[in-house]
Amino acid sequence: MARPPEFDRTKALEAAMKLFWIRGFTATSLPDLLEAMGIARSSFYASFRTKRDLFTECLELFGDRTLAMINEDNRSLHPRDLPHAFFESTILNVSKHRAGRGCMMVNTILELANADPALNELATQKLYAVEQAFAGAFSLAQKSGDMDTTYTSKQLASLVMTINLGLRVQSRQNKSREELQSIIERSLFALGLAA
Amino acid sequence: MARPPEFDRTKALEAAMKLFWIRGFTATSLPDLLEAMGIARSSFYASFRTKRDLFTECLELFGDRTLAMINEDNRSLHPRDLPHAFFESTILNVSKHRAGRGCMMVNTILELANADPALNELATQKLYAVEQAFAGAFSLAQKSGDMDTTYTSKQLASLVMTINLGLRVQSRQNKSREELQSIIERSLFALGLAA
DNA sequence: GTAATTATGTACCTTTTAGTCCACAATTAA
DNA sequence: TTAATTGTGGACTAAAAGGTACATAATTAC
Repeated sequence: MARPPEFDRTKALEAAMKLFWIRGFTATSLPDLLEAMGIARSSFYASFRTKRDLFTECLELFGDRTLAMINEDNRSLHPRDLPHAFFESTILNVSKHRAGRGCMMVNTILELANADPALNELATQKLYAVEQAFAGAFSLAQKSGDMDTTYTSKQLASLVMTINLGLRVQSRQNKSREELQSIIERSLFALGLAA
Repeated sequence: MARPPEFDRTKALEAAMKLFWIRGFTATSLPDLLEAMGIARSSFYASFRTKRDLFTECLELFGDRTLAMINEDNRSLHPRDLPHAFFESTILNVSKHRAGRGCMMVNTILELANADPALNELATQKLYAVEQAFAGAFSLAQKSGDMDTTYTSKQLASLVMTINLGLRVQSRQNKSREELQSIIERSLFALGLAA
């Protein structure tokens, strides 16, 4: 009963996410977004309401994908190996360009912690879901006597997240893949999670 | 031979640093700065050239102070205790408000990694100086047989920095002092640096 | 007092920002 | 073919951004 859209909403969202991911919220201007998404201004506002709403949607997408990645690994790997697999697939086995984007949740927290508490909260919540995924897997393995219990599952997940956050910052610096790999190996060794 | 300035440059710089520290570069507007610094527009440009130049100066000041703090501790403490002392005085023994500001170098790296590589570089360099300070202290203690050698001094300093970066992200989230303290204690324990 | 010099307050500039408006295009139901 | 509905392009707006210009105020050297 009406004219159909000329663009693929999912693809446009994807393009926006990549841009926000690398540049952050403030530094990404509307013209930047429109060009990357390949749509016109009016279509933008009709489909995504505001820049901030779009950012929120992108952040949710990013967080959900990150969580899905861990849940996927959790079906085939031993819980002890989940952190290493996570670092492999998000830091080591990706292009330098992509590694340089870091983690969108972390970027958001540091950019907007004080300027937009609601977005900080959303990013924090998404990161917490990741931490919970690790903790759940560790807990099961510990209960079946299949994993060291020096730390409780929650404590261990918390430590893994601290390392993760540290690595995300280093990803946005000029650290080489080799340096990052060394840090990953030694950190996991220190936590008793070496391969 | 000329009219004297009506403001204290050092105090104005200090005020600017605090504002940049908490809000970041982009989100701090010129009117914000002028009000916090207590000076007029023309005095601002006469004394600090541009907003970016001022930010650079603030970042240098912040980095130098951070380094000085560690060097100071290094005169009275065992190298093994330096990381703990550092976390105490920058995260645990400060107001919630101040802890929530995190570390200006880390904030800068995540905000400007892609938008301003030169500032990313400066922040990275300042952080590296901190890492070197730790490494130097560790190295001396190891050589005098006074410290564990599971990791080389550089490796250990690198791990401490990773933890540090992770903690700075968590400081900008809503983590309580108690949570942060737990993470600090367990992280240092994992690195063999427990008190 | 006067000249020289530097600081300051105010008005202004250009550019860019996010967001709105509306005429027109394209589609479907009847 | 017509009415109804929704998408799109482009012009537009108001606010805010960083930065400049300049007249005036305050000081020192002489």
